Amino acid sequence: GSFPSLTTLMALPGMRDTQTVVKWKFLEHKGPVFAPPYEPLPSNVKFYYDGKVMRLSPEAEEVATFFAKMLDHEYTTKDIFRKNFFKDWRKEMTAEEKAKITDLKKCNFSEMNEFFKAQSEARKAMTKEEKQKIKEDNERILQEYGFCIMDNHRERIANFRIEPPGLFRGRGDHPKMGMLKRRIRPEDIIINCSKDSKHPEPPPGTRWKEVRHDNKVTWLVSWTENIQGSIKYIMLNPSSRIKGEKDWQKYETARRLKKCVDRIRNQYREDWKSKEMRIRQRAVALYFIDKLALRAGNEKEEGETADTVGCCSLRVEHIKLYPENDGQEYVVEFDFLGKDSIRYYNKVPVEKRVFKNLQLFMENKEPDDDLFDRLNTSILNKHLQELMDGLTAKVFRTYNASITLQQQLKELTNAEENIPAKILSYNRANRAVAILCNHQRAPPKTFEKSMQNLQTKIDAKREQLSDAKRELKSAKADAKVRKDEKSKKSKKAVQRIEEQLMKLEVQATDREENKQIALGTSKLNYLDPRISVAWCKKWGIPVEKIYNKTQREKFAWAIDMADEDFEF
DNA sequence: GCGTGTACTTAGAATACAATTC
DNA sequence: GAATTGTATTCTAAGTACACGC
Repeated sequence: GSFPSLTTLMALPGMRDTQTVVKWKFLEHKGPVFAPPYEPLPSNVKFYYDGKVMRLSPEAEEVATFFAKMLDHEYTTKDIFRKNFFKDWRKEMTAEEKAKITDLKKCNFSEMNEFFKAQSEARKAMTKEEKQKIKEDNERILQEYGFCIMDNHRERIANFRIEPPGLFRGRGDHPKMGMLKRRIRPEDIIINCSKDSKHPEPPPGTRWKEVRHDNKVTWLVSWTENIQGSIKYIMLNPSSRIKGEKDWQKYETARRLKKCVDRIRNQYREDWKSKEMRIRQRAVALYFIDKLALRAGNEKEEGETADTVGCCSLRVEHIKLYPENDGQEYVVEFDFLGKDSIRYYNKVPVEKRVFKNLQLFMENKEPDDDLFDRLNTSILNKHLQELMDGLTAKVFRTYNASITLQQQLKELTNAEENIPAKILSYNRANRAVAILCNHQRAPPKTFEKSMQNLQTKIDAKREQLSDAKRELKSAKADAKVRKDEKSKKSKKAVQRIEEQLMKLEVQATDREENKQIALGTSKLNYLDPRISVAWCKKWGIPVEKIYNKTQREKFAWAIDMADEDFEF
């Protein structure tokens, strides 16, 4: 195919991308789809305060329903969530409501909660025709609002629906959890499109906040969210040219790092000896980023978000030093909350020089002092930029993830094995990367049960196999001299069942090993898809076994591009 | 350098949908 | 054909990175 080429629009490696490069020449779209307006509850669904029925104003009622819908969620038991919710809810109340409703504990939302549960049951119980109608409506909205024209191509938009109002669900110990996320109106919306396009119309009787024509950015719509005051964007789907080229560029940068990573490693090892503290800190931090695939660790505003860290923002309290541990020398124990408040726990032996440096960095410091007090991401990235054009801290994550997949695939793939076994090897290679990048998930609620079900199936299959073998034996005995049809057939059956059993066993292993590991994130964001495509071609595995439809669309450029001897 | 604002990528959970089982 | 289970998709929060003004 023709996808993609380095167009004149594309940034060259290392070229500053923001505010520098023209991203498109023509952009036309229909604007966002707004959240449906609030529908007041039927009058038989009651809210009780202090045991007595109370009728709420529509504004207060809407916010109450947000809480009522979440009653079964752990969030609603958390003090901070309740406190933030109640404070914001009161802002929406009338003076009378405010005077009366002074204690969240006295609020009874259970009828509301029941109502929404019943509603979702009713939705499930709809007839085929009703479901079909909804599907068609959605399809029409998708066709109208879900696509834009960018430079002669009709491209899929990722999130063309505006986020509906609700209660903010921060991850981890978020100080703002439970706050009211307000409804977004046309007056909040900035539209970005080209001057010579047909501009999207705001809903009747409303206006946009602004219509601008900035072709140095890729977004179509933006608004400012009220919880953190940050900007939200509507952008294109990962299958679009603009995202695909950027993705490709990302992996090309990582491949350039491959060429000079030895030099960089030698450099930072030298820097461990520097007489300048800032250089030693920089060198030890970079070592962690490289060896452990830690994130850069930007500073964050205290009290605005959950307390999480990355490499540069590590504090003394996040590591422990063991001169000797379980027979290993110079062990560092990491224990901190990273992005999304996912815990990072790891015990790693390090070089003596690193260990000594860490001792030095921690000297005379309090637990909540910065480990690298002379370093931040901006200093680190400036240094990296000097080592390689376009190099930043996150490139190491991409590089180490991709190179690990390639190595692991080489190591684990066994030419003799069948396709399911090879796919298990692929998943194991993928898993090695997910572990490196600390991509965890909560074990699925039904995990134990689903393992049990699988085991039951395996047992049944084993039973079936021994039956089939017995059958084969007796068929052979019957056959006397020449092999007859019956024994041939029995043999086939045994083979078929053996294969099925093997497939089930492989599936069980895979699932067990995956209990707390999330493979999707690395597959989607860190692994050069050309490695996987090449592997599929080399071993005759259909690419559909590795990538589902959406993933194949996102990685169309790689599926097009890579042949079986692609090397990352 | 330092604080602030913007644009974009990366992340796990929630939900919708499809496949399978009973 | 209803219920259950597994997978794909959607959602939106939470990161990284860098420009800009001082």
